[in-house]
Amino acid sequence: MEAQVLKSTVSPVLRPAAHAGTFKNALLNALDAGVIARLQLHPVKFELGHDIEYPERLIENLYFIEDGMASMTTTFQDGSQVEVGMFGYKSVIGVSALMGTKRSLNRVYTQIAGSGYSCPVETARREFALGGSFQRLALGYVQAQLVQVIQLAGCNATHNFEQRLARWLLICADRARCDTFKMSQDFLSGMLGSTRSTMSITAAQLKQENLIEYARGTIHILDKKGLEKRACECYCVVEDYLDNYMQYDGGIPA
Amino acid sequence: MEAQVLKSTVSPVLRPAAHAGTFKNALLNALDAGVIARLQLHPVKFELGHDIEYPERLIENLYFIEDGMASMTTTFQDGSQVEVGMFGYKSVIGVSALMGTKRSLNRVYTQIAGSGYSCPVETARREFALGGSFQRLALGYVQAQLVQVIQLAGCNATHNFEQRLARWLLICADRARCDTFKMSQDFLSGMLGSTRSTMSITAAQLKQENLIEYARGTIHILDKKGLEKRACECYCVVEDYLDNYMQYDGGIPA
DNA sequence: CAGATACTGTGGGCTACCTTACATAAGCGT
DNA sequence: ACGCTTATGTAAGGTAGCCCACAGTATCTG
Repeated sequence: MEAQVLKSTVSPVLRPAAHAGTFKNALLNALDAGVIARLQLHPVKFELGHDIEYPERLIENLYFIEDGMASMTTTFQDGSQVEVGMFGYKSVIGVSALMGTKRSLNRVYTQIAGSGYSCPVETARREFALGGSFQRLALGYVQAQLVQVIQLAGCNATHNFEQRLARWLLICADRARCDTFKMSQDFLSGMLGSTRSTMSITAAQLKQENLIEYARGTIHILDKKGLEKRACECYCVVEDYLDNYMQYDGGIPA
Repeated sequence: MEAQVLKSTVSPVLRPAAHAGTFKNALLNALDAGVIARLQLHPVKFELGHDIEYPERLIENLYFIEDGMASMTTTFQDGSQVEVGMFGYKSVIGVSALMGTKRSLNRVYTQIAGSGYSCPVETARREFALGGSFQRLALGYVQAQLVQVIQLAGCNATHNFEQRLARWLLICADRARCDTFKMSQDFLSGMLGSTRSTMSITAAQLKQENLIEYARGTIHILDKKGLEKRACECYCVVEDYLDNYMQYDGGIPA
């Protein structure tokens, strides 16, 4: 499984610098045209199941998601994988490369197909070293990622499966700006560190109350407000931070 | 509960800059005399139970632990607290202030009394902005903290109480370089997101096999190797990274 | 269209863990 | 010495979730 440059499917006529302020990705959108121009963004497509990062593999690009969703997992010795992070249009993938890490530590892969932009890691490092808005933005996002994982660690230690499932569905919907995703119960139960049989029962409960519906690998959220009542507080804590950290922390320059 | 500057109990005759290379704290020890001098380190004592950081409170100092151990917890709406991080002589507390966060998000407090150094956050920010070895070190530590929490999130989702307890004891011993700590079963079970009755039974099992002993609020590790067999892999994963990330990531300049 | 595969439902037995409650004992202050 | 507080042992009863197995059905493939 080697590093693989994604083929662009977006017209190269798109000149990113000319579109500063109009990106779907929240971080790109917060950067001014000068920075955008220097980042050498290249449009990429994220195909379902594609490994964006893989343990031990060199990190060659940062990725800014515009559409779709990617999961980060940790792999245990027995081969089982558990989700430890979710990325969407408010995220940048690969910031650990800016922290000094050359090789990826966790697997990151596409859960919901979509598109975005890549940025060569050396380019990002140079821009980061300038100490300007890109650095501030990247560090702010690292902190946001830390906040999310911290909450997840506590959540996994205390909250039950139904709460965590509801939380997951809501976060997924937010990340991907989409209420329908293709994902089998088997797969999702594994992400949450549980089993298919538990998942089947719990999903049936949520379905019976018209909070979700699903069929053969497709899950559809019907009632977000209702799901929020079933989810643990972790959903709100994480989403609040992600939506507001730019304000909390002194603002990101326009 | 206001921000509180710790009273120094270490003789101020100690001139940190003159001691570069001889700190007990691994990070300070990796910095050269010039940086150390600029950091305006001030010796501090960490008393048992003292809040080093507290949610919403301004972060005024970074802290480098030399002896002792501190825990980071996340607090849920029902008031319960679960541990999400542990700090010791290989740690620096407060790096989130360098990520742009002004106020602490989690509680960090002394679990095992000890001492260390404080560094005014503005001083640290200035040094960080220089982009030299301090920045590299701080970023490397942020990444290390992320690695730890990621592993913890996965661990809490999958591993049972005995494994997690053994892991906790081993990590605590490493952080504090000490095999004996004052800590009630009640308290520790809460840190792990469990209950005292479960803790009592599990601790009794480990005691019966001469892996640990304890009495009225004091736990003593007897057999680290034996405990490692009971612990999940998470212990090794985290400690390996913490011991070696300086090498992995291209080294910290002497 | 037939067969293979993937996805979900369901049930029984089992274990880990929680909740609650009560008992014991060691350290503490006065 | 006495009572009070804190730390631990223990036990009964309940529940969430695991493991395993089998069944049913939708989708895919040739």
